Amino acid sequence: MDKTYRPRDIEQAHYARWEANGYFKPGGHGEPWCVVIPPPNVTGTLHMGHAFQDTIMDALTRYQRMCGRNALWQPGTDHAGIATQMVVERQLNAEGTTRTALGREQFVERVWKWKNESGGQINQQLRRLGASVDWSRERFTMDDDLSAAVTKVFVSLFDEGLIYRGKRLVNWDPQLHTALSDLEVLQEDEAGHLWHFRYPFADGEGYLVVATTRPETMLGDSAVAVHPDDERYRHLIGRDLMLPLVDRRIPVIADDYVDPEFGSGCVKITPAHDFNDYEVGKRHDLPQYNIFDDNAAINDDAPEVYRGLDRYVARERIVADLDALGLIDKIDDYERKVPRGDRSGAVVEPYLTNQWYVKIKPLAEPAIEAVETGRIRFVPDNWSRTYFEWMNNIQDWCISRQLWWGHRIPAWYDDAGTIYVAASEDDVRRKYDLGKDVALRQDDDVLDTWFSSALWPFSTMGWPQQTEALKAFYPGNVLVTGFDIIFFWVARMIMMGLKFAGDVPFREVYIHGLIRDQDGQKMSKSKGNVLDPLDLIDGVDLDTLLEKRTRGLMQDHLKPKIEAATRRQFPNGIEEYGADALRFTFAALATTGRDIRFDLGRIEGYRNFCNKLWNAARYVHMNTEDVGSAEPEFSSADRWIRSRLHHAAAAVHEHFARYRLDLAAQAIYDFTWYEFCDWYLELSKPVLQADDASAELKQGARRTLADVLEAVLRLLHPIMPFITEEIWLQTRQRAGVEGDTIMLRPYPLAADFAADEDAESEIEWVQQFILGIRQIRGEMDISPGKALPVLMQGTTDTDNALAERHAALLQRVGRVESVRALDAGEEPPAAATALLGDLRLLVPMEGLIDVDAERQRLAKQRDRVQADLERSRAKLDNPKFVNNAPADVVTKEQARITEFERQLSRFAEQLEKLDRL
RNA sequence: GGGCGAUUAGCUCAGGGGUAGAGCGCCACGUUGACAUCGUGGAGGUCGGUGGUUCGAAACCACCAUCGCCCACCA
Repeated sequence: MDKTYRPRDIEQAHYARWEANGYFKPGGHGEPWCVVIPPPNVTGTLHMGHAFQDTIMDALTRYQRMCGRNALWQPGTDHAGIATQMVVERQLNAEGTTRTALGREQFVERVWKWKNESGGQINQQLRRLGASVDWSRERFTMDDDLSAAVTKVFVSLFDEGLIYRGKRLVNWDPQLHTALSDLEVLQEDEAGHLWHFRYPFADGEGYLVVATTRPETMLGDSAVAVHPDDERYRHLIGRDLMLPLVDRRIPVIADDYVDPEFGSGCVKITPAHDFNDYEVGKRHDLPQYNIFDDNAAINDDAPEVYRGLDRYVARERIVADLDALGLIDKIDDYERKVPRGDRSGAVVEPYLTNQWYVKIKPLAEPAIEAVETGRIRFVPDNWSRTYFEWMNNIQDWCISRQLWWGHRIPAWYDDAGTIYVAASEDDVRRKYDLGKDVALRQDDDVLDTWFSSALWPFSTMGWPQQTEALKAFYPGNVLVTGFDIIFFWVARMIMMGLKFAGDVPFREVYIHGLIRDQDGQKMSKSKGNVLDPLDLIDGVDLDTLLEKRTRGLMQDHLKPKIEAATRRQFPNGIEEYGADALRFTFAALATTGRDIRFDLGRIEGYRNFCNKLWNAARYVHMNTEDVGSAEPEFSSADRWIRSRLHHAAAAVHEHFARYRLDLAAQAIYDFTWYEFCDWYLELSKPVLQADDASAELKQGARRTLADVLEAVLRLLHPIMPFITEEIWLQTRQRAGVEGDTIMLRPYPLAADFAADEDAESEIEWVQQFILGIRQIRGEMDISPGKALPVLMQGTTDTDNALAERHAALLQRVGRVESVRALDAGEEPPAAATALLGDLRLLVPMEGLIDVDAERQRLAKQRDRVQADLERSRAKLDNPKFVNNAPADVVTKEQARITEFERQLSRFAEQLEKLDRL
């Protein structure tokens, strides 16, 4: 092995071999285990959120696979209707043509071409991350069989009356010219105005003042509403107003919806352009005046002067015209929610159109019950409340989109507009018994992308065919996703799964946090704080990073700021950390239910951990080259590290079971660094490097080194697949294990390594001894190379036995020259002191040690113990404590007092001795 | 308006009714044949505030403060 760990030398080759050998496929044995990837947009590239999520899924999958499960991680991509159509349309525009010029058929062909040539970049990036998805099962939401599943679900919901078509107000994106579901609309606070207009009464006497944030919609007003109990206006209910500029008579109506406290207490009602007004209009049977066209410009039903004007141009004109008529009461500044499309960013318009809807309540009810009864469990549990909150107030789902890229709705119309729904035109004719003479036209709309995503857990398994995969891997065990997607996807999968696949789609939903930057900011292009996971793996120089962060910025003026911030944070670009360090960082940060600040300090620390492991392996290899034929004899240290590994493995299994990858990572890290490297490797040296150690003991140490290293690699593999594979391949013979890859080796069980209380307490004694001496050395500024003589005062038989048995360890690891117990009656010399229970370790001074410094050091330690003692005494002096606390707590407290008192008297003796010098 | 969460060392975060933890950073020392991407030692916190429950609260409860997120139709 090279002296230094270099991730780029090892990662890609191992992945290629794993993939070529089919190691990612379910092994076919053991209980099935399955997780489906949340299919990334086919247009997408890997961002930090993906990398985080995929690391979690990969760690879980590798863990389950090594635990002997028939494990499947199902990959694939989403056709992402709007996003993909936008990408290709942009290309067409750059070529000087348009989607409409091309026509539907050619455009769709063009998108397929783009998909086949440029789509799915993210799959290559997933490989760099080490994702052990079964590529042979890769699916795309518009594959033939998945599309067939979509059609089948649509037809069957329609036949059951759960899908209907209706003319209603929808969220209309006037830029993309499509309807959007409620979830795809983001409400943002934006500064605006509240205009107060005077609407004169039709009989010419007086006026009412109405307040609005959208003056242009007044062209579509069909009433003014007041609260029925509002004394100011009660007597005016039923009278008519004359709508200015339009000259339409509109009534004053009474409705509870009006808040008398707000504005003037009079609300203009525009049923065709506001969701509330739409409801009010229905209640009062008001006419709906649509004043917009598809672009949200004024249409031809409005007064001529405004026709063709964009909504905002019209707004200005209308305000000016009302002003000229003296009909403006006042204009206040006002902050209002502005609805914007999540893809286009355009202000969404409530707009009357024909759309397809899913009647959702009948589907929601069983889905709510599935979580209530625990058939599906959220991890952490509090997300179930968010889920219930939404599901209990769920609205019918608008599933039609006026796009060309997607699953075309399987509905046909005859010339009379009758709707026929079946899988194909032929099916329609058969099903509805229509002759060849009946002309049929297919609906132009496609389905919301999330409609097909909702079927993902079973459509990828071959549904509606009852495939082996469906039987084995549905329901999946867990879904791993972010909270932002609970409504979009999780809820809908649960509804569709229960309806069509006969069971919940997964048993548990692991919700992870959002990756933010080091300051807690969301990562976004416009903020210029985006980190590319690939840059963390491979490293990137400053110029490239600057270029990436400023290329294609929507707002050019942000560029200098982003550049400056980037230069400040990454003066030398980003170092190469490797996929394993990145993955370990994600795992270590994967605390549930909390956003995560991505801190470069962490990834650097974990890259160093890789290096530590690498070098520990080098040491092990160096010492296990010639494996002799001797029977191994295991020393206390050997048995100690095995026992520690027993506990570590048990802890890791517990943490995985609770999805606490952070704790699992921490447990392995601690064991590897602080027990295996810091202690065991050091404790093995005196044996392996001593001429007088027996061949059997040496063999015991060699075997232990190899066994423990090999097990650590397996423990670590789900989180760090590459480095563990690399080292493991070079370790396997030394550890006497078979296999072509660590991936398919069993995960270590606690039972594989014996717990050994005796060895643990023995080695703990050795550790305390050495730590005591190190502390003296460190604080007394004694050179680390100087071997110290140590005298023991107040030894028990055990102490004497341990000191003798482990003399070599104490000498070598503790840099101790000699260890000797004081004889009975022997006067201890002036010395620096460390306490080891009852035992005192004395390091004679003889010019080594500064008396005053030692006095101060001991006094400090004494004061600490004194403080502890006083706290304990106060407790025990309190009869309530003694009477009420559990007996073992009281006993423990008493024991502590005894111990503190003993230590204090030791300190006192030593200090007194120093004083006499 | 409804819901959820956070507040612990300089920074990023674990923990959890009985002794306050890690990484990074900081200080000192160090080329001991795995590792300076390292080793050894050290400094550093009245666990946001106030009340309550309890023998005992940083932890449980209530309220408050600050910050954040999600949902919702006040024109």
